[in-house]
Amino acid sequence: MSIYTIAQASEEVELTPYTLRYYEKEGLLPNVIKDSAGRRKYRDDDLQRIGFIKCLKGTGMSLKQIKEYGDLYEQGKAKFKERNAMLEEHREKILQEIKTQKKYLKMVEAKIQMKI
Amino acid sequence: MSIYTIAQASEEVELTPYTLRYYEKEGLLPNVIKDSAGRRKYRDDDLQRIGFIKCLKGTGMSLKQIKEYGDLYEQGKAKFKERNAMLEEHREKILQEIKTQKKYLKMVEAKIQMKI
DNA sequence: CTAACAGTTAAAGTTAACTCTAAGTCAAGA
DNA sequence: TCTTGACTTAGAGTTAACTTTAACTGTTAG
Repeated sequence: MSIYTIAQASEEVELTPYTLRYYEKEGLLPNVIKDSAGRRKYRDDDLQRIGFIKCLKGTGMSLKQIKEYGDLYEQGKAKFKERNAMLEEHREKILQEIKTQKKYLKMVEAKIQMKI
Repeated sequence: MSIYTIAQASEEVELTPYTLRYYEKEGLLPNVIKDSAGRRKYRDDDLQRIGFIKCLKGTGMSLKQIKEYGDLYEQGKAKFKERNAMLEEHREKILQEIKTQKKYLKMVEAKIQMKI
């Protein structure tokens, strides 16, 4: 399938229809089209975009920053440098976060081993 | 030093005095004592507890669950099993989260490499 | 033809986790 | 003694990210 209703898209990306509409209202999904009755139609492009939004959000980027990134993305190769700079900075943040998670994992494991 | 004012503890654990009072109000720090003038005095025990709270919180546990854990902790070895079960479950969550972070890291890196 | 259904909008409500304000207390230094 | 500064409390305010409500509309099955 390559055209989805909001219910189908919701199922596909594991976000509620409320959330999808909310993301759109916040400007994160500028390319979702509507049919003659005003109903949203999601295409594969849209689902991929949502997938990347989930990736950025899941690694701690705020919706506000995700929107900034998306806005740069919309401006095409003119803003390629800025856009990639954002991603590279974010990459560092993720690496740091993984380190922190590993440290915390060790703390939790130590506590489990304590047996007191 | 082994006794800290709220300002010193705040500095030590990198949380604002507001947050420390808030955690206490929420029951996460049941053992903080006060001097004759009613001012909080943090001991090393308290700082360690805050350190572990930061660990749990930093790995996605809600303050509500952290309080549950702390409440079990207060009940000593009677609740050892339950307490450790919580930690073991949380350990799995952290492991899963690290996996997810690594997957997302790859996605971001792929996007960086795209050069479009 | 009509009832049920899946969608629409604008706007209000919710939740977690702080963060700040206002009014007050207490101890220490000039 | 007076003032300054670091604390105290209860309670209000903030922010992000949803989540729900109310009122409405267009599509589809009987």
